[in-house]
Amino acid sequence: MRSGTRPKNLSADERRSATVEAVVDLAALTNPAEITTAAIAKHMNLTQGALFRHFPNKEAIWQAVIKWMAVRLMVQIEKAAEGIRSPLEVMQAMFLGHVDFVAAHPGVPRMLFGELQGAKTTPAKRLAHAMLKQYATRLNALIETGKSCGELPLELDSDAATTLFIGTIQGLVMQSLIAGDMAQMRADVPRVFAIYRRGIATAQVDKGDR
Amino acid sequence: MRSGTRPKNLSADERRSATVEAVVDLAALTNPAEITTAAIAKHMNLTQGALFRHFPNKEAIWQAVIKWMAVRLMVQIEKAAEGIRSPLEVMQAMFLGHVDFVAAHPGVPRMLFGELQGAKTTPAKRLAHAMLKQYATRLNALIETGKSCGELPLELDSDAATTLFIGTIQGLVMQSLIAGDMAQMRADVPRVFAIYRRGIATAQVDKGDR
DNA sequence: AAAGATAGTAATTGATTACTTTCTAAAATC
DNA sequence: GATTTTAGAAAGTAATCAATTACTATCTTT
Repeated sequence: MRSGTRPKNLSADERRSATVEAVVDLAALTNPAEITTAAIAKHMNLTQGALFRHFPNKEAIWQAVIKWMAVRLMVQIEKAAEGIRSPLEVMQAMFLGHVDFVAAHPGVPRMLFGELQGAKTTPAKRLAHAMLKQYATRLNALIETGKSCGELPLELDSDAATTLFIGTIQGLVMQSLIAGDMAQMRADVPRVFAIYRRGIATAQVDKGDR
Repeated sequence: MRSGTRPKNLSADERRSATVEAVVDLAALTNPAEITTAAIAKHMNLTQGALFRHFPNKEAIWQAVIKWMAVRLMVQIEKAAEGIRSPLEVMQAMFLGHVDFVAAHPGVPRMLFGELQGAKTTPAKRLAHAMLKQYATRLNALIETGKSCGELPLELDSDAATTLFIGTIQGLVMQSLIAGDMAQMRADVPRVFAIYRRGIATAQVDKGDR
C-alpha cells in the first residue's frame, strides 16, 4: 500500500467515462502525444494495467475521447444557436459557442489537431473528419438560408465562406494554443468575427454608430 | 556490408544541412512526432549514431529544422510582396505566397503545429514563436499604411485584422492537412482571401463586374 | 608518406512504453 | 452464505528509441 487506498470498483461503463475525462484533463496540460497509459492511470488513481480491462488497446481510448469531444462540441454549438432566427446571428452564436467550448476544454483542440495531423488514417481521425464534415454542411445550409432572407448577398461564395468560418476558428484556437492564453482569445473573438461578418454580409451604407 | 556503400564523408556543415532537408522530407509524409533519429539516418543512407556526430541531441536537430523553415518562409513571403505598392495587394501576395510555400513543403506546417502544440517551452518552440511575432508586426505596419492611403478604413481594428489574417492561413493549412489535399487549398485560397479583403477594405459601391 | 583530425559503422545501453499475466479483493448472483 | 464473476494490483515482457562506446575508414596537412 504505497499511497492512498484502493479505488472503489467501478463498472466498466463508469470507468470508461472516467478514463475519457482523465485524458481530456491531461490533454489540457500536456502534448497529447506524450500522454501515456501510465499517466492516465495515475491521474485516475489506478494502476496502468487496469485500463486494459476496459479498453482493448490505447487506440480505443483515443477513439472514445474523440467521440466524446465531437458530441459535446456539437451539442454546445447547437445550444448556443438555439432560438435565434437571423442566420447571421446564428453564425455568430456558433462562432462564440465554439470558442467558449475550446476555452473551457483546451485539451480538445490539442487532441484533435494532434490526431488529424497524422498521416495515416486511424479510426479516431475518421471520427474527427466526420465531425468537420457535419459542421461544414450545417454552415452551408445556414448560409443558403441567409441568402434567401437577404442577409447575405446571392453572389457570396458559400464554400469559401464556410471554409473561412471553420478556418478562422481553427486559426484562432491555434494562435491561443501557441500563446498559451485562452482568455486573450475569448476577448479577440467578437472583434475578429466582426470582420468576417463584414466580409460576407450584404453591404450596408452605415450602421449608425458613428 | 549490408546494402549500398559507405557514404562519402561530408563536412559537418554539409551534413547538418542534409539532415534538416531529410527531416523536412520525412515530415511531409509522417507525423513529425514519429520521426525517429533512425528514420532520419536511413533517409540519408547513414547509420543512426552518425547523426550525433553533428548534433548534440535530437532537440538540436529540431531546432535547426524550425530555423530553416522560418527563414525560408519569411524570404518567400517577402519575395512575393516585392515591388507591389498597394498595401492590400501586398497582403494578398503575402497570403498567396505563404500558402504556396506550405503547399510546396507540407512538412513545414506539420512540424510547426506539432512543435507549438506542446505545453512546455522548448527552444524550437521559442523560434517558431518569434517568427509569428515578426509576421504580426509586419502585417500591422502594412495595415497602418493601408489606412493612411485610404485603402483601409481608419476605424478598422488592426489587431483583429492581423489575428484574422494569420488565423485564416493557419486554418486553411490545417484544413488541407486534414483533407490531405494541398491542391484543393491552393484553389480555394483566392476565393477565401476575397472575403477577408471585403471584410477589411474600405467600402465600395460596386466593383462593376455585375 | 606519415600523423592527426574527422566522419563513419556496428553494437550496446538504459529508459520508456503499450500490453500481458498471475493472483487477490470485492461485488453480484444463486 | 457459498459460488461465480468482475475489477483491480503487482510484476513482468518485448519492442522501441535516443544516446553512447569502441573501433575503422577517409580526408587533410605538413
